[in-house]
Amino acid sequence: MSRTYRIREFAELAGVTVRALHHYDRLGLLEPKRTATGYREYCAKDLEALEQIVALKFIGLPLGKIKLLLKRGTGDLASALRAQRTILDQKRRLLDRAIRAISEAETALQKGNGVDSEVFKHIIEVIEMQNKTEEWKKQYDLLVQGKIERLKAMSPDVKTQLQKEWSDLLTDIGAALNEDPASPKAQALVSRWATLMGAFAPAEAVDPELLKKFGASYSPSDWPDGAKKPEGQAADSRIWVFMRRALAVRK
Amino acid sequence: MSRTYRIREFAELAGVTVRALHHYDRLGLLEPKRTATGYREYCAKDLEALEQIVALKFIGLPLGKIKLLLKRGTGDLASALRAQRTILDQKRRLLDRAIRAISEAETALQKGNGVDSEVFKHIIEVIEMQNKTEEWKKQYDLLVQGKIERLKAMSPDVKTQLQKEWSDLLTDIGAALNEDPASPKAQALVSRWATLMGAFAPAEAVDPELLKKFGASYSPSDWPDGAKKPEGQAADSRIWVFMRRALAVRK
DNA sequence: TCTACGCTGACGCTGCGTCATGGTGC
DNA sequence: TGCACCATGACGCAGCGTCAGCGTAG
Repeated sequence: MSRTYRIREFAELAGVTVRALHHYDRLGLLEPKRTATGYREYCAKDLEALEQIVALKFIGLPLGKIKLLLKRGTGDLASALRAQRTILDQKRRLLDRAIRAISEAETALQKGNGVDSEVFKHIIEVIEMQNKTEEWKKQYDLLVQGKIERLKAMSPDVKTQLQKEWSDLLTDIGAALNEDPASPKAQALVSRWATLMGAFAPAEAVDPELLKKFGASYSPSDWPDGAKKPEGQAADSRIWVFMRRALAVRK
Repeated sequence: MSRTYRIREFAELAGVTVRALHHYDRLGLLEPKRTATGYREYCAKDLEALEQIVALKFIGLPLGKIKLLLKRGTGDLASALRAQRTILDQKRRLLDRAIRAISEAETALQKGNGVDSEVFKHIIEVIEMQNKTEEWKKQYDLLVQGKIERLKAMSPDVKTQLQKEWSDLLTDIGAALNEDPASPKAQALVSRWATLMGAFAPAEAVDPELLKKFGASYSPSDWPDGAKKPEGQAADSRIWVFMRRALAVRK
C-alpha cells in the first residue's frame, strides 16, 4: 500500500511532536507496528487515528477518555461531546470572571486611590460574586426552598417584623465590618443571623453544617419580600465575606 | 492583639484547604509563626496576605509570580495584570474555538451523515482555522511582508500571470486531496507551490525551514490581489492540511 | 487515656518537555 | 566510520488531593 513513516517524519506530517507520539504509544492510544529492531513504523491508518486523537484533544478531552472513545463504538461520542461542552462552558464563565476581575483591578490601580488593598478588594468582589451565583447556588436553593414557603404562609405582621429584623441585622453587620470575626460583637451578630435563619424552618431542619457552608453565601435580598441592602454594591460582598468568617470561627 | 488561629480554623476562615496552607507555607508564600511544638499559628495579618494570594490566584497567576509580587513593591503589579489579561484573552479565544468545534461536531452527529470521520473533520476545520488566525500569524506576516511589496512593484502582466498560476495550483491541489502526501503527484504540487512562493522574494530569503513551518498555514488569498479559492469553505482547510503534510514529507 | 487535630514526608494526577544513555541506518 | 535518527527510562512542572506514620492538645 502506501509508504510507511518513521516517527520523526510522521510527527511532522501530523503536526505533533515525537515525544507526544511516544506518549500516545505508551498510553496505548496509538500503537504503530515495529520493525525488527524496534523502530516504530507508522502508516496512513495511523494518521487517521492520530487525527481523531488530536481533534478530541483539541476540545479538551483527557487522553484516557479519548482512548475509551476510540476503542469503543461511537455511542458515547455524543454524550462525551455534551459533557465536554458543559465543562467548557463552565471554564469560560470562570475565565470571563477572572478577566473582569483584572479589569476592575486595573481601573482601581489607575485611579490610584488605595495603595493595594483596594485593588485586591475589587478582585475579591468578583470572586464572591461567583461563589454566590455559581458554586453554591443549586444546593443552597434546596435549603432556601422550604423557607420561602414558610415565609409565604406567615401572617403579614410577622413578615414585616422579620423584614425589619433582617434589615437591622444587615445594617449592624455593615457597621461591624472592621471587627475581628472572633470578637464577641461579631459572634453576637452570627447568633442573631442564625436565629433569623431558624425562623424560616423547623429547628431540626437547620443543620448547623449547612448553615456554615451555605448560610453566608447568599443574600436574603435574593428572597421574595427580602430585606433591602442597607448600602451600596460594595458593602454587599463584604458583608457576606465577614459573615462567612464569623461563621467559620463559631463552634 | 486579636486572637490567633490554628490551621484548621484559619482554613475555614479563609475558604481554602488545610493542604493549600501547607503548600503555601512550603513555597514560602505564607509562613505563619510556630508554637513551641511546631504548630502553625495564623493571625489577622496572615489573613490579609492569604486574601491577596487567593485574589491573584483567581486571576490565574502562578504561585511563583504571586510570591514575587507580594514580596516586592507594587510596581510590577500593573504590568503583571496586563500580562495576565493578555494570557486570559488568548485562553478565552481558544476556549471559544473548542466550544464551536464541539457544536459543529454535534450538528454533524445529529445529521447522522457520515459515520465518524465527518465529525472529526469538522473539529479539524476549527483547529486549522485557529492555526491560521492565531499561532503563526505574527511570524508569518513578517515573511509575507516583503512579498507583498514585491507584488505591488510588479508589472500588471506578471501579476495577472501569478494570480492565474496560484489559482490553477489551488484547483489542482483540490483535485488531489486524496493522494498520498508522499506520492510524486503530491510532491510535484509542492514544488510548484514553493516556486510560486519564491517568486515573491529573492531566493536567499526563502528559507526552506520557514517555508515548511509557515508556508501551508496561510492562504495566498489573504494577500491583496491574491488568488481566489477554487472551491467552498470546506475545501479551503483541507487544502492547507494536505500541503502541510506534503511539505513535511519533502526533503 | 481517648480523640480530634497537627506535623512532615511522599506518591498521584495531566501531558508532555527535556536530558541521559545506548543501539541503528546509511 | 561517522552522523543523524530511534528507543527506553527518568526527572520536572503546577497545585494541590490523599494517604501514611507519628506527635500533641485538652
